[in-house]
Amino acid sequence: MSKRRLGPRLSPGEMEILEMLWRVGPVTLSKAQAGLARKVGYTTIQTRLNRLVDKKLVARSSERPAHYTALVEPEEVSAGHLQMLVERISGGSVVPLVAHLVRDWKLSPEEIAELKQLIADAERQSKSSSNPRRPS
Amino acid sequence: MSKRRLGPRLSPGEMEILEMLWRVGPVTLSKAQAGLARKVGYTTIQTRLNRLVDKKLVARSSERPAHYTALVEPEEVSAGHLQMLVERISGGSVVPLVAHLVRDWKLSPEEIAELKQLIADAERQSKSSSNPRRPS
DNA sequence: GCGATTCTACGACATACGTCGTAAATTGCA
DNA sequence: TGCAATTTACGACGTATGTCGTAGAATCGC
Repeated sequence: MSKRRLGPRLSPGEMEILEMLWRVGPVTLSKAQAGLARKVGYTTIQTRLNRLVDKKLVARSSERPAHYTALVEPEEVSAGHLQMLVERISGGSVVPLVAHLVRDWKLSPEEIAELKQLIADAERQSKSSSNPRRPS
Repeated sequence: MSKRRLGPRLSPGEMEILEMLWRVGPVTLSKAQAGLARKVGYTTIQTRLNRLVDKKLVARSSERPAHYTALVEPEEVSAGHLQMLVERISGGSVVPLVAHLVRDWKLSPEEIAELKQLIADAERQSKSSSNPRRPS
């Protein structure tokens, strides 16, 4: 259970901040400013972070130099994006999406071996367990 | 070659419109309004579509009932999203992402067969061709 | 204890966006 | 041709967002 439902999709600006928080972890304003790829004013990051706090997407600690922490997990957001991608690219099936991935990225022999293992596991799964698992 | 680079990432609102256009193809305002899942006023969709035209994300034909067409392809946008997902979930490798896909979605035996084929092809590719291919 | 440095709270602005209402321009008929 | 339905052009409004500047509160180092 758990995992709050994301109501509205996140905007590019919100993603920019959240990705930074996921990457560098809980941070103070100055660390946050430094963590952002782009340069923005100190109070800019302050305002944006506080607005995310208002939206409950980020938490702010009460310690003295306050620390900001993402309240949404990257997995949670990624799952939603993946869902959309599967529908858009694949029309519901994961195959076309995987096809894109293996065609557009170069894979090392190790990765190929891992992928084979993954598929094999999935196959075993689908045979034994009669219990499906999937979103949407 | 080709494929225009998307400067700023698309907002949820822009995605909503573009996804509709990708789904139903070139449309007039009334079709566009009908095509949207949500109900919004006729002039609302008009304004939003025209703003997308200003941004060169959508084209408007000059015929009488004007037709609006997406100027960005779903593949183009999806590729960008996939890129981000790979970095976020997988830290650069496609394997964790594929792992998510095969674990969270139920696969039919046919799909499993297709995936195996895909991997096999990728393997052959990597062996023969010394010419890698990949974004980023 | 006190000046310098760091944090914070706010408020201000411009631009972006979502939503429409009005009203004029076109078009499709009867 | 004349009227009704359809399309368009605009402009208006409220909220959201990105960017800061100021100034006061806290904290630190001496």
